[in-house]
Amino acid sequence: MMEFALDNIDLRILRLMQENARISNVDMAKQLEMAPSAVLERVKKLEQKQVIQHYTTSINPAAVGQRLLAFVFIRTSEAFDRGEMGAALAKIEEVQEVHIIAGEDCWLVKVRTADSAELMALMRNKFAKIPTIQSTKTTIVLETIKEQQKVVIPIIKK
Amino acid sequence: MMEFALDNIDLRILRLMQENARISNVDMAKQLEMAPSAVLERVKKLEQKQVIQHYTTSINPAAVGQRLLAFVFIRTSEAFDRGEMGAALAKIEEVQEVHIIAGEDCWLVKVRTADSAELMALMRNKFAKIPTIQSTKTTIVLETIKEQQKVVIPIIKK
DNA sequence: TATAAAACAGAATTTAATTCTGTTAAAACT
DNA sequence: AGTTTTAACAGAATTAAATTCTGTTTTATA
Repeated sequence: MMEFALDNIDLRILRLMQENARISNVDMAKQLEMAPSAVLERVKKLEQKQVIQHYTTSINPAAVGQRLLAFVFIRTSEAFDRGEMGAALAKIEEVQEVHIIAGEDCWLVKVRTADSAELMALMRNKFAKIPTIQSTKTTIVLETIKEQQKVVIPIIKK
Repeated sequence: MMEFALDNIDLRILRLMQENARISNVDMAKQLEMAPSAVLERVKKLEQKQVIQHYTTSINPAAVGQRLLAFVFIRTSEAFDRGEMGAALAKIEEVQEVHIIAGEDCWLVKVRTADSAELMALMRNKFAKIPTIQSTKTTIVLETIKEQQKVVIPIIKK
């Protein structure tokens, strides 16, 4: 079967789409010197295999009034068992990321809100409701120099 | 002039596009009960105003061999002046995020590599070359429960 | 080597993007 | 308030792209 090997054409497609999710098949086909139908076939396959997860538009957070970014470190009793807590945190829409990190049985959560008042409210109303949270340490971001989710896509030798 | 107010139609467009960057204009127009041309006009304007920053495809990092995620805290002499250092860090493609954080004159960097060996190599070859770095503390992510860049888009009263 | 499966090209068709024009609605100004 | 200007919109026309289909080539596999 070997249901999962990506070749260099797939990787080139991923690079193009990572740069611009709205690139047309025709355009990709030209760059790859292939027929549009062949490219489309591969894209569909990449979607099915979940190599491509979704297509998203990055919006300037400030333009929609979300000016505060913070990282919250959470000390927990639940440690590495991400049952309740993971689900509870993930459910909060202001929470962009939830990670379990090594050392100090901590979780790391990235949150974006309008301002500090809203962050405060969020923590009081949502975080405080989660029983397994023992304590939190919040780090406010003063300035963001780079923020993207692009992944390095390697080249395959053979 | 008032060159920058978004109305609720704009916000609805942003919500739709944030969910799926490849949604068609026709589809949006149906949902918004507007003509496709009118929707397109707004989208173009949102792009110009940089409310829409870009369209990107999220790729499963593991599927392209990027299995390690880490956060690196950097202590620096350059403190809040993000000249050299910000640029140097931002230039590294494995670096997804660079933030200046409050307290402890620290920077926070999100990095994604294939494995810990590659992270090590990266830090030796790239980070170590940056003279303003005094020390680093690296936190490895063991598991990611949620990871998205969707922003909460509010509703405007009037 | 024979066979099966996957990848591909190219044409045909369907669907969508984009442009254009005229109209309406909303601001801006006097 | 009335006029003018500007922005937003709808709908048709046009251009471009997505998608489907079919037959061929390539690749992998027995």
